[in-house]
Amino acid sequence: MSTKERIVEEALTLFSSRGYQGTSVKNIADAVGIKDSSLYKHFKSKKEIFETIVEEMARRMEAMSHTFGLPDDTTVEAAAFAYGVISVEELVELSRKVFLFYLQDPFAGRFRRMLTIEQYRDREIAAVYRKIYMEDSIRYQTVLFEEMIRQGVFREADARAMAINFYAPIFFLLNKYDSPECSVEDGLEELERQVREFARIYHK
Amino acid sequence: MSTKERIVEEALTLFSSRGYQGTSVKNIADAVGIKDSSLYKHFKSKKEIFETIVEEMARRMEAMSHTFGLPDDTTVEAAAFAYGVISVEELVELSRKVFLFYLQDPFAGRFRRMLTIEQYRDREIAAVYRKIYMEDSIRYQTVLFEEMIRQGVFREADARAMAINFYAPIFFLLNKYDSPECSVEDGLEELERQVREFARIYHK
DNA sequence: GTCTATAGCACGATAGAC
DNA sequence: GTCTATCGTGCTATAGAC
Repeated sequence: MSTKERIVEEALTLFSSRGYQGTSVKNIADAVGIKDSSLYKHFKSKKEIFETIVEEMARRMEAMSHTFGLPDDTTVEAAAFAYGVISVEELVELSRKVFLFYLQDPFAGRFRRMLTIEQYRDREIAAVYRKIYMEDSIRYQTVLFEEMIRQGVFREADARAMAINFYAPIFFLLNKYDSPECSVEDGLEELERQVREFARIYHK
Repeated sequence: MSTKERIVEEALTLFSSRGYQGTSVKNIADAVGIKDSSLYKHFKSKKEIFETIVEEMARRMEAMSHTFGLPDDTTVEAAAFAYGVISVEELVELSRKVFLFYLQDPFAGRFRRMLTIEQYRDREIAAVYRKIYMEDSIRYQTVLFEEMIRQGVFREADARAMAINFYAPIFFLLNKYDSPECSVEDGLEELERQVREFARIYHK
């Protein structure tokens, strides 16, 4: 890993626990194992490191959506129709994937914490936070459930309300089991219970 | 309002948007309209201001739980039984109260933002955050729904799963409509839709 | 209980040697 | 691309006049 990559890596770790303002350039340099002045050969300012992290996450999100087979903004409808019939088991698996990705993925987990911390000091950051963890998620799940209703897996219902009923517990448990004090296994167990209750409620 | 109270007030505003580390003692003093050195006649350190805010919130939470008729830790079961039969309309009203309190109450709204920002830098803060917005809420709602099932308002179901299905959307919408960019009315409307869908699902 | 002044330190960032 | 040295600033906190 290049020094530049290591700076981004260590900066993300520090930003995600102590915040942007709570992290000094020297903290980052110490973590990397170089002097703070050397860091300025790779980035022209502290802010540029932050911006690089946001860009890096955007790149990884796009890559991940391909791996998951998740649709991006423009093809969301097409992708839902490409699923074929989605079983309850596949829904459980999807919720696990989303939960573990946002909680534990080495980059995504820290990135989510960082945005959670920084959202109130900057409107642009708040917009990115809401887009990723709220609007995009709900929009995607809404299309998914519209398709599952069409397929006859679920009975007729308000797909957007369903999406919130499906995703809100994931979001809630994500925030609850975010602490090192909580075991991820407990979180996964509670998540699965909620998804099965959800499926039971809407099953045709 | 005394100078000491005004310091707490302005500090909370700043901590809740820029974070503890992002707020200097001078920022607080400027907002109050005194010199930073004068502030040390009221508090011996910046940290003491933070701690005073946390104590003040604990006091207000207790007062508010009496106003709402919400039970505290020790009398949670007794209080649920004191409700009498709870209608769906009363449930809608309860969700509105909780939502608006945590979102808009002049103190509670800023306090929640502050804890959201500061939760990852300190385990003790994280524990307070989880207790208030997760554990206590879910525990209280679980007892509430156990009682509503007993009363025959809702059909037999896992009361804890119900509590999460009721509260997670409140928590999600709270975080979504936290931004000045979003209208509170839209949030309340979306909340009511979710609560009515919830009631429809579990209604006997 | 407010002020001025300042101690003592950490901050982000730059200059220049190697 | 790393280092040492340093600039100018802002930080928490204290001392002491009024």
